[in-house]
Amino acid sequence: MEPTLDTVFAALADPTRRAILTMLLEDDMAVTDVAEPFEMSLAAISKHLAILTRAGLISQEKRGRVKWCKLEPDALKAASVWMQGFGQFEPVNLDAFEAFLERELSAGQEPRDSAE
Amino acid sequence: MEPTLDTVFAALADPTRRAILTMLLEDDMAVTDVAEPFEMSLAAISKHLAILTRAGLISQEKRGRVKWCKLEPDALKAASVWMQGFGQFEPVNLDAFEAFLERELSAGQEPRDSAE
DNA sequence: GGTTTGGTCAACCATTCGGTTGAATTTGCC
DNA sequence: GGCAAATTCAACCGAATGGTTGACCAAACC
Repeated sequence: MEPTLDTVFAALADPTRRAILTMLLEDDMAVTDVAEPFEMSLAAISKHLAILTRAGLISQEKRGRVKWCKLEPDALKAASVWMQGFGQFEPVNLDAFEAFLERELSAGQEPRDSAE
Repeated sequence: MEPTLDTVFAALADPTRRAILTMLLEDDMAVTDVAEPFEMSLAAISKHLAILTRAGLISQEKRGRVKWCKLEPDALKAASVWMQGFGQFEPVNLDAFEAFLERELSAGQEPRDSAE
């Protein structure tokens, strides 16, 4: 499964997963440390991390026997742009911003899928 | 159930529901007309509309025997703000975007002192 | 009044989700 | 080598999802 609007929004729909993302905002963390503040099993957290990984919202890298989790905020871009299409509440000019994003993406890394 | 990040993101996680929201971007629509382009039963669409309503993303008003659906983009605000808390993490992209904005602004109006 | 139209309700079904537990696997430590 | 730590795997469970169909209800039409 790849990062799409479906997988990203679904990943964000769970409070545990949003809390994990917020924790990773501060720094990269090992799986065990991610699990520590939650009152659920390590296996459950491991599953949540897998879902976040499939959505592209985090990446996991194993060093030694420890697997480090890193926030990947770029995965929020497509979803954020999609949402901004609905609101006048955004101060930023959407058309200009989208044009900017397109230029930036086509010049940059791998093409991100538009998921629809 | 009230509009929360949980209900909003969960509602957005389904492609049918996102398509419905996009349709409502153009104009208010009756339930039957919303259902028309989809290859699923009216009852299924009715359920999707209930989920969107509980998330606060649309409102429904019955006039005569027709129930009208109206987009409520304000419901996206909290979710959008939450997401943008993560987007600010890209120093490179942010710099590029600010440069872009400055160019955009200086083309349209008097350049302001120090964008801060 | 009878029938169509617009929409929901209720029951059902298969699949997915979020969680558990216990066993397995890999890596680091003595 | 042997044990402990870090993580995942596999099987299971109950609840929620997304869909169906058929009955139902309310408003409109002839």
